[in-house]
Amino acid sequence: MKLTSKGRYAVMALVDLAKFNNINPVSLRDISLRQGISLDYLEQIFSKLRKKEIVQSVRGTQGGYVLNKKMKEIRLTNIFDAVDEKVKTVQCKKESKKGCNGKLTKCVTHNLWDELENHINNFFEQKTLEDLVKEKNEKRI
Amino acid sequence: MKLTSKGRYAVMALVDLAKFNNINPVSLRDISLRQGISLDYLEQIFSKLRKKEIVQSVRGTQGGYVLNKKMKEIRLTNIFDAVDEKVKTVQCKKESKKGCNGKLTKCVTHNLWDELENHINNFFEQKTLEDLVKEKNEKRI
DNA sequence: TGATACTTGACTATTTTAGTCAGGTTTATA
DNA sequence: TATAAACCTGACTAAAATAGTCAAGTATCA
Repeated sequence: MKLTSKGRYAVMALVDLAKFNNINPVSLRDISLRQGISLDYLEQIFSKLRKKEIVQSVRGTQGGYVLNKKMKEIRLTNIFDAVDEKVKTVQCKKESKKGCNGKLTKCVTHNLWDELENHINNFFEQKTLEDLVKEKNEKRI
Repeated sequence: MKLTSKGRYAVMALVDLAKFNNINPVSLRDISLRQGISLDYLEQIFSKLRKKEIVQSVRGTQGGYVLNKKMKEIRLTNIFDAVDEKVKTVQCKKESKKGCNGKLTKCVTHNLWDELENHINNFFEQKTLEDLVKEKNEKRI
């Protein structure tokens, strides 16, 4: 079980963006250099973040990206959702009427995975971008 | 982020084993049939469970596997650990002295992933095989 | 009008996963 | 003691997912 780097990068990039967001838009090039994430990959990620209205783009010279919401309104859930980072614990949900994979006996542990998903999603739901930026400042100063 | 089927199967198989553990050892063949998991794959999994002393094998005709501990002493942590199902959220832990990937700036979200890991591992630490078997009986009867 | 930066979509190498397969060894029991 | 059931091990592989790269734009500011 692991987090994909798309999800990790998205969070890293947004924390970076939030930190340098004060005056001008932040270019992906800068984020790429600071965070060590490929520019091309960042572009993919920000395209998705823009579609979900988490960030706004500013074109042209001196352009870049700006947060589209207040930091405390951006939850990890929103970020992960935007980049398709999902918590998947079980593969048998689609056939919900028949039970798991058509057999009722397969569901022995079904509730467990549900519980686990909720547990993790709770965590994501509670954390906002603000929490992350704050924490960083506290620790580094 | 998803759970691998090795981890899921290990838990499913152990719940099955716990249920039928009363008198005789349970053969992998039976578990395979009941849970719809390939026999060959089960053998791989049980080999690991045995090495970690979660189960004991009984050879020969009428042989099979037996739990090697009390149900309430088998935690999900133990099971996942045995089959190498790990919660990995971050890739930058090995170079702990230098920070993540050699750059301190990469750690922007490091604490977050640590927290998440702890959150998930807590869940695994609390749940025992007994909880799962109990829950199942309650729901089905 | 040129440089900068966003935008999009197709493509691909690598890695991981989820098994399969082959060839054992051990042991109970008929 | 022969044999079948069951464990045991390691190598192999197909398929899927991931983590990007690459190419060819378009928009906008200075």
